[in-house]
Amino acid sequence: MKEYNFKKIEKKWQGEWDKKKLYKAKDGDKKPKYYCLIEFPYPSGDGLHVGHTKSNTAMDIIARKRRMQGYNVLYPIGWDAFGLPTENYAIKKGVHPSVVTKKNTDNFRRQLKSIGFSFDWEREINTTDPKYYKWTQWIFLQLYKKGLAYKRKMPINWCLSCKVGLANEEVLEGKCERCGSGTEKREKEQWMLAITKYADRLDKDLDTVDYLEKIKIQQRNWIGKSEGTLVDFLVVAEPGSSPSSTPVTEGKGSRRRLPDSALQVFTTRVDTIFGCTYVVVAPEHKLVAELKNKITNYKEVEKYISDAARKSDLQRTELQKEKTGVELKGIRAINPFNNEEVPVFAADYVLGHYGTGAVMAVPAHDERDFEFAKKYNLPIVQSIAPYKLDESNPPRDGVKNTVRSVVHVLLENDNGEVLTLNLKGEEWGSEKPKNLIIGGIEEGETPEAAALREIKEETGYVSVDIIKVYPIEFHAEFFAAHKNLNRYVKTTGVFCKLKSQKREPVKDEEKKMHDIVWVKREMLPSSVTIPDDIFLARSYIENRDIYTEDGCLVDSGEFTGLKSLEARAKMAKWLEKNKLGKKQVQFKLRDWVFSRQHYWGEPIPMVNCPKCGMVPVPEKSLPVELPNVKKYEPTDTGESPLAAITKWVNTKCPKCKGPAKRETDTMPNWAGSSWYFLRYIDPKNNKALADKRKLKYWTPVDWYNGGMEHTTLHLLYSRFWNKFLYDIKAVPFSEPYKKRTSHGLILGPDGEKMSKSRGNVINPDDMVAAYGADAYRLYQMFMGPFDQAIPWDSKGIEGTSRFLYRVWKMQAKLGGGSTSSFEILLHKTIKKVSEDIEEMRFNTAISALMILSNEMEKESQLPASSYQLFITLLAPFAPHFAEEVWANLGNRQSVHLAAWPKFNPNKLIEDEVNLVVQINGKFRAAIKMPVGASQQEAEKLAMRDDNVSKWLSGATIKKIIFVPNKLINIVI
RNA sequence: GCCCGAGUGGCGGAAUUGGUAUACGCGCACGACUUAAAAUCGUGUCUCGCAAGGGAUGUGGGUUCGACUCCCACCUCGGGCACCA
Repeated sequence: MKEYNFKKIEKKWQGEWDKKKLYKAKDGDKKPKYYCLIEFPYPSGDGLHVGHTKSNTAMDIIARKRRMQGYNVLYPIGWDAFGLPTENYAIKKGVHPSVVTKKNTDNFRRQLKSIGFSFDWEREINTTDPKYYKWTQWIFLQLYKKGLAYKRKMPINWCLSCKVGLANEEVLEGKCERCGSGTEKREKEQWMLAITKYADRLDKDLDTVDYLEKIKIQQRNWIGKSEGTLVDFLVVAEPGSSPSSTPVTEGKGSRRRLPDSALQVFTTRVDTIFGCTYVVVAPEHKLVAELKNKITNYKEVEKYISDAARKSDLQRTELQKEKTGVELKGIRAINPFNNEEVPVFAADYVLGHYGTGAVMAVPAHDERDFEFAKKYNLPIVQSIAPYKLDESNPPRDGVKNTVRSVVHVLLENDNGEVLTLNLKGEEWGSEKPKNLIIGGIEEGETPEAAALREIKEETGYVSVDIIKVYPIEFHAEFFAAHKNLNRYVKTTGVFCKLKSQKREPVKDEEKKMHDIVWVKREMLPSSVTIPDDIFLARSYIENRDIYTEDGCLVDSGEFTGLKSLEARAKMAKWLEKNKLGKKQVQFKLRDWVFSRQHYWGEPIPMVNCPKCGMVPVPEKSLPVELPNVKKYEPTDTGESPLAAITKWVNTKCPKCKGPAKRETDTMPNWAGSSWYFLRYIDPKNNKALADKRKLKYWTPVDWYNGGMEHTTLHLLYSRFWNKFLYDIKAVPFSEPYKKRTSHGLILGPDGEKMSKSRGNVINPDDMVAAYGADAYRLYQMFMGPFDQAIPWDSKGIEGTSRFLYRVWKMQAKLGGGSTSSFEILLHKTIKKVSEDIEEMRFNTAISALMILSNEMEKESQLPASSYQLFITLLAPFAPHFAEEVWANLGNRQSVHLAAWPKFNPNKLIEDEVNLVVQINGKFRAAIKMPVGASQQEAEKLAMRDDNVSKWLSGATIKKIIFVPNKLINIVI
C-alpha cells in the first residue's frame, strides 16, 4: 500500500474534477435543483485567512451531500470587488484598481481551488466587470423609473479620513465602520433609495422564510416597526402675545388660535395621554421657525437649536445622560382629550427624523419624559395604574362589587430592616414574611394619616416619620371569600422610618392575629403577588416613581377604568371620529443613502442637463463605464474624483442632445452584492440580468450561509432589491433566500479577532501545505459548534490529520472479516452523520465518524463493503482523500456521484441493553438485559446484583421507577 | 438600559420528550518500538479518599424518584441595538 501523500492526491483530483466538470450545474436539468450560496468574497490584497473559508467548507459539505442525494446543485463563486481598500491601495501604489483586482482575484481563486471546493467555476462573476455592472446600473434605472431612487439634499455622515459619505448603517458610535476614524455631518445632495417603502413587507415576509430565529429578530429590530397613534395638539398663543391671532373657543381662558398650527405627535401609548403635562418638538422641527414671532423667548430658543445642530452624533450620544431643552414661551398646546393646555418645549432628546418629530410627554409613564420633567420641574400626573387581576381568585358574577382604598406601609428601622406581620394560624403557616402593614383609608383621610394610624393600631409604634408617599397608585381586583364580596382595591404605598422604639399597647385582638417580624429588604418577595400579600414590595424597594407598562386607566375621563390595550383602540377611534388623529405604523428603518464620492464603484447612470434636468441614461447605452484614468484620489470638497475628469463628465443629454454633465457619484459597495445571486444563474447573458426560464428553474436560493455582520445591511438590501425586481416581474420569487444560517468567527490562537494588525492571522495556504486540504477542512468543521466563535488551535488540526492517516492505513486490512461487531454502530453513524449535516452539527458528525473508525480499527480484517460505506460518509468532508480511496477500491466513477448511504432502521436496534440501576437516584450498577425486558425481569436481575443487594439490605422499598430499556430506580 | 446567545476537565467541546455527566479531539503522564529522537502504537488522565464512598456542569433557591437539561432570582462573558416616543 502506498503512503498517504495528500499533496499528490489533492492536486491530482482537483485537476480531474476540473477536466470532467464534475461540479457543473446544469440549467433546466430534470433532477431537482438545489441552490447553495455563500457570501462572495471581497478580494483583498492580504489573501484569505482561515476564517474566510469556514462558510465555504460548510456549504461545500452540504452541496456535496445534495449531489450524492441526486440533486442538480448550483454552488457558485464570484468576487465582490468594488470598494475602498482596493482603491486606497491603487492610489498608494499608483496602479489602476482593475489591475489590483485582477491580481487579488487570481490569488483568491488559487487559494479557494487548493481547498477543493466544489464550485461551478464556469459561473464565476465579478462586480467590477462592466458586463456585470451594466445590470447593476439597469436595476438602478428601474428603481429610478418607479420613483424609488431620488436625490435629496440632506445631512450625511462624512468620514474625514476616507473622504466619503457613509450610510447610517456604516457609522458605528459616530465612527466610520471601515477605518474607525471620526465622522461629521455634511449637507450634500445624495442619491437615496426608498427602502422604507418596503419596510412593512421586509418585516412581514420574514414569516415566510426559514432563517435562524436570531437573524429574524435582528432584522425586525432594525426595521423597528411600531404601531401607534398620531394625535393633533392645537397650538395657541398665550394672551396678548399677538394681535393677528384669532380667538379660540376651546380651552380655558381667552387664548388665541394660531392659523395652521396643529402640532402632530406620534405615540405608541395614547392610553397615557391624560397624564401628558407638556409636549416636546425636536430642535429642527418646523414649528419653531413658523411660530418665530409668537415665541417670546426666541433668542434663547434659537441659541439652543444652533447648539444642538452643532453637536455631532457622537457628542449627542455621549451627552445622553443629561437631558436639555428650552421652553417655547408664548405658546401652549391643547390636549385634545381633556382640552388642557400644556407648555411646549424644544429638546434634542426628541429625534427630528422619527415619527412626526414631536412627542407628547407623559412623565409618570415614560422614563425619558420623567427625567426631563424632574429637571425642569414639570408636573407629573398618573393616568395608568398597575393592575393585577388575581387569576386564582377572580371576581365572581352575582356578587356585590366594592371599591376600597388602602395603604401599604413600608416601615424601616435603623438597621435597614422592614417590618412585616406574620399572620398566625395554620393556613398562613409560612416561614416567609407575608404582609406589610396594610389598612384601609377612611373617608376624608390622607394616605399619610392612614399609615400612621395603622402602624399604631397594629404594632403600637408611635414615633414614626413619613419619608415618602409613592406617587403611583396600584389597582387590584379579586374575590374576597371571607366577606363574599368582589373587591377592587386601590393601593397607595407609604414609606416610613421608625424614629424611636416608643410603643403604646396594642389591642389583644390584633396581637392574636399576627407577630411582628423585622426582615432584611432582600427577604421581601420581588414579584407582584395577590393583593392580600405584599404585592407592592418590589416597587417599593426599587423606589420607582414611574410606571411604564400597560395597566388600567385612571383619571382619564370617559376612558377611566379601561385596560391599556383596549383604551388604545378606543382612543384611536375617538380621534378618528373627531378628526384629531389616527392610527399609524412607524418604522425605525430609514431610506438608504446610495451615493458615494469615489472612483472605484459603479457610476450612477444619470445625466444632468441644464435644459431637461436629471435624465436617466437610456438602457441601450449601458453600461456607463468608468473612465480609464491615472488619478482617482478623493477630493476634499466632497465631490467624486470622477468630477475632475472633464472628458468623461461632459456628455450629451440623451433627451435634447444638448451639452450635459454626467452624474459623478458612484454606488456603494452594497449595490453589486444586492443581486449577485441572480447573476450566477445566467452569468453571461447580455440581454437581461438573467434569463427568465433559468431564473424560474434556479430561484430561490435554497440555503444561504453567511456572517451575522451582514444581517442588517447586505441581507436587508438584497431582500429589498429582490422584492423590487419581483414587483417589476424581473424575478419569479418575492423572497430571495429560502433558508439563511450563519457561522461563528474563527478567532486567532490568542482568542482575539483575527487581524493583520494583531498579527494573529492564520493563512490557509500554510495549513494546506502542512496538513493538506482535507485535514484542514475537517479541522475547521471539527473545532466546535458551527455558529460559535472559537480560537484556532494549530495542534487541533494535527488530530484530524492523524484521523485521516489511520483511515488510510485501514486499506491494508480490507478483504474478509465480518461486520457483526460494528454493524449497528455503522448504521447509527449513517443516521447521525446524515442528520448532523442538515443541522450544521459538523463537529458531532466528524466525532461520530471517528468513533466508527476507532471501532473498525480494532478488527484485524475489514469487509470492503463496510469500509466503502464509511468512505462515502467521509466524502463531503474530505473529498480528495475519499476520492483516492474510492478509486483504490476499484470504483470507476467519482465518489461524489455515488449515492448517499441510507441506514437500515432494523439495524439500529440492539438486542441487548445496559440497564442502569439507581438507588434513590444514585447510580449503583449497570446490568445487561435483553431489549424489551419487563419491569419484573429488571427488578429480579437488579436485586441479584451484589452492589445493589448490599444497598438494599435492611431497607424498605418505597417505590420503584422503571424506564424500559433505560433504567430502574429503587427508592428506599 | 433593552434584545439575542453562552457559562461543563489543563484546552476545543459532547450529552434534549429530565434517566450512567465529561463522548470525540487536543494536551499531559507512563509504557512499547528506536543507539537516540520524531512519527506510530498501547495504557492512564474531573476532584477528595487507602478503600467503601462522597463532591462537582457560573451562583443561590425551587420542582422531581432522578436536573447540565425544567422554573424563579442573580453573577460573568460574547454579540446586536441604543433618547425610535
